[in-house]
Amino acid sequence: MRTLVVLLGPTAVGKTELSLSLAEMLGCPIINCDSRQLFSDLKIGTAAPTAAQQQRVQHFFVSTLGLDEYYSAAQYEADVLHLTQELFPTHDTLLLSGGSMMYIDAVCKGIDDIPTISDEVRTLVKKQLEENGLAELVETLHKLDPEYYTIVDKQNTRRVVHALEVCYMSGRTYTSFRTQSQKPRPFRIIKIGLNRPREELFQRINERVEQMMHDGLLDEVRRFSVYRHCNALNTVGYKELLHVLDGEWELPMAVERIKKNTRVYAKKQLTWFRRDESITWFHPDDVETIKQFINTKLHETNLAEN
RNA sequence: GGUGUCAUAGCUCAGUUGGUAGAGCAAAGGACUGAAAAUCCUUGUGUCCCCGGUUCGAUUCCUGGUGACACCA
Repeated sequence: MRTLVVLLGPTAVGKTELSLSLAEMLGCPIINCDSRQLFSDLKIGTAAPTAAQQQRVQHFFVSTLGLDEYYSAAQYEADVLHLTQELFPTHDTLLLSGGSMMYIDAVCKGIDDIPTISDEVRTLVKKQLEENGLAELVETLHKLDPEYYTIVDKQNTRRVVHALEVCYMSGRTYTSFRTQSQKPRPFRIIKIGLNRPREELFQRINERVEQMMHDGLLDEVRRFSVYRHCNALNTVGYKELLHVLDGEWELPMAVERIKKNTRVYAKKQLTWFRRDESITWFHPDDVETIKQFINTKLHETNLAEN
């Protein structure tokens, strides 16, 4: 039976390293599931797999996007499903590895089909926001989609704006697109969660940030600072150092902020993963246990099939 | 050894004219459907250094002790 093994966990927990040895065991390539490693120019700050690592195991969706390219979880879902169709005939098992929560869910559960927003509508709502403020947008949403109005986080500009965009774009309510149903997949999914004691994880994060600075992260940011307004650079490690380049922050303070924001991000990931009961958790050092677990699962599946 | 200042949250400190206390940082919890490393929400009980005294009541005032720092010998 075709199986997708999903390796997930908070940032800096040790996914990349383990994914290599799991891929070698399974004899399959790695499908990257890190929304920022997709951008080709963010090598240091996103801890992307190195050339050597990519030579060891073939990777998909690493360094495939330009900094100014538009991308989304829905697009990722489509791209990955397409890729699995191509790969499954020659691989019974595939490995998806990364920590982007929504991307993982997009692949495993699917995302509702919501219309893509045109530049015109985007600009229109943006203008309304600037001129009338968030409260006004919330009121408009109250009229256009009363159902979503009752549950939306009214202080979260992004949510309000997007719901309105969908209403304008489609002439329908945003709610009407939210089926919230799980899409069936033509393969089985095994989720492996990686975690460490908090202290251990935070120490690894702090050390990794120091290493990134040593490897020239500031230079990387400087090189691509012309793309500062792109979503790609609204990323931990980049947004803080842009303040340094602008002379607003001292470097040591920015480095501390990067560490802190990375810790916060790791916590956010764990909060998201915590409610997913289909994840089986391991310490990244328990490589043999993890391999055994996967093999047992694969074996069980095959038995059930016969 | 003497004199002075200080001792309050994990850290830096504020404060209580005597009615058991609050900021920043750090930290913790949560939300999440086409920008998601994004965006947004919530959370502060701590022997107020220790023993005793004054007081209805002491973290606050007083005696003594301990520790830190500064200055003088």
